Amino acid sequence: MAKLPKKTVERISQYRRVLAKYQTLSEPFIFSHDLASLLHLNPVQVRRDLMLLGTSGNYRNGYKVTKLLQSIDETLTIPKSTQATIIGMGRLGESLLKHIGSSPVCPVMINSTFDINPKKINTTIRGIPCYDMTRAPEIIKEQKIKIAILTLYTEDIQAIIDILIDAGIEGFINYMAGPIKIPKGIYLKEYDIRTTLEEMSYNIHN
Amino acid sequence: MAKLPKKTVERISQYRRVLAKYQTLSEPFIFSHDLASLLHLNPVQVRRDLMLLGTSGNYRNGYKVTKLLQSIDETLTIPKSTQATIIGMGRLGESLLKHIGSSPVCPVMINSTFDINPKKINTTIRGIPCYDMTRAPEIIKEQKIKIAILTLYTEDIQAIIDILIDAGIEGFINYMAGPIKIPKGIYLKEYDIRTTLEEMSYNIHN
DNA sequence: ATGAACTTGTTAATTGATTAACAAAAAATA
DNA sequence: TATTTTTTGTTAATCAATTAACAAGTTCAT
Ligand SMILES: NC(=O)c1ccc[n+]([C@@H]2O[C@H](COP(=O)([O-])OP(=O)(O)OC[C@H]3O[C@@H](n4cnc5c(N)ncnc54)[C@H](O)[C@@H]3O)[C@@H](O)[C@H]2O)c1
Ligand SMILES: NC(=O)c1ccc[n+]([C@@H]2O[C@H](COP(=O)([O-])OP(=O)(O)OC[C@H]3O[C@@H](n4cnc5c(N)ncnc54)[C@H](O)[C@@H]3O)[C@@H](O)[C@H]2O)c1
Repeated sequence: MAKLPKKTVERISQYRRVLAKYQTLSEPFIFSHDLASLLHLNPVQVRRDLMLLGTSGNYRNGYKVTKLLQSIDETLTIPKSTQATIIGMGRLGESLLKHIGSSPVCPVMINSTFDINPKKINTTIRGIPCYDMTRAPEIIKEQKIKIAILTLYTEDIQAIIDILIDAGIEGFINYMAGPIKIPKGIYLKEYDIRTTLEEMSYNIHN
Repeated sequence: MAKLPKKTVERISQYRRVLAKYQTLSEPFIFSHDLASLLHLNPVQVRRDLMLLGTSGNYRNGYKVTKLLQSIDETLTIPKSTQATIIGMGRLGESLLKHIGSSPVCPVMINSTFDINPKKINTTIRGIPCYDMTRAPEIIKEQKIKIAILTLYTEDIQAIIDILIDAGIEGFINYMAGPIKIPKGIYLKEYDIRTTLEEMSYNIHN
């Protein structure tokens, strides 16, 4: 299938989670406007996304939830689960791990985490072990891990990034404060709540 | 000044943090392409944003950092610090609080947090107290808090949201999993790392 | 059976964001 | 002094995302 627009992919991920919950209500069908209102979107946008997804609904009942979920699964889970890891199992890393683990279905799997703190190393959370950071290159190669979530606190992040890329990481989700350098071809998403706060503050006052 | 585009406001917030760091290197000037590369942006985009901001640079040296920072401050800090609070001081709430507190300058202030767990209530982090959740309406009104960051874990979020809006909250930053209902006129930003993970996974494989 | 009331699916129009293009300024160099 | 280099500032062009418009299918009520 043709490559989906960035924003459509983003929303499709949200549709899946909402639908998974909706399904437990044993509602077999959903209308575009219901799905839209659950996610504060425009119903037209929902229908357009689903059209791009290549799935279709029913003139009277809307979209069949199981069919929709299956369609999303096929699109987002290619060819099968992507492997990801968390670097830095402090408060944030631990919270993220539990949160991600709460997904009913997940196209991204986390089977290992890393830290340098001896108190964290060799512990497990939800059955997922925390390894010594020195073992990261070895384990990333072995398990073909592609995404690294950066939740550590350190001054010397650049050296770590280079090692991770060398081991096979193709994408970073960065929560650390400082700007980082990433070569072309490596994906990067940065998230900082301070930007969200300042943006909202601006909106409230303007 | 005319209302800035959403994306421009977002980037301006990032410029500020990068510039604040850059300033400590005692570099008095910065070129648009340097600022751009620190944030993985296009230099034209940076210049356009700064033009919209109403500030100007120098044909030979680029932009004066102190002047730029002042200009950003004037735009984002209107009329003065917005008050925000964190609801739920678990792992995530605590991590966010410390992270936000690490900002050198901040147009959004957090002076109180809330929880229902007696072990959290009446503790302080970085001098910021955690109050009993039952006191939220009173304190939100008193301190004119406008933004609530939702980092709690509960089944019954809707009732809490309604109480918070009633107390004067105008914007929510929601980290909780389930979909929430928000009346028109109230700002909402939802963030879920699972969407970022799935989006990145899709990009890596397509 | 006819029309009203819903819905989906799709194209067209609009709006918003990014990037290209280039004039103008300033300094460095030949 | 003329030319090259480098950078800002701005408009125009392009690209991406959203929304409007509406045909077409389905059921229900009359
Ligand atoms: N972007 C955001 O919105 C946001 C929000 C909260 C926190 N943060 C940032 O996330 C980071 C973590 O926050 P936290 O509250 O979990 O901090 P924390 O101190 O609780 O955890 C940091 C962890 O990183 C580990 N660590 C340090 N150096 C390491 C290394 N070289 N390799 C592997 N692990 C290493 C530490 O042992 C610790 O366990 C901080 O940089 C913080 O500023 C960002
Ligand atoms: N969106 C994301 O990317 C993301 C990432 C990590 C965690 N989360 C979510 O954030 C939430 C918190 O995660 P955590 O790891 O900090 O969990 P946690 O269990 O450590 O903390 C939850 C806190 O909320 C408090 N709480 C519960 N009910 C409350 C109420 N009615 N009022 C006030 N406080 C209340 C608890 O006492 C506890 O301190 C969870 O819902 C989790 O799924 C989201």
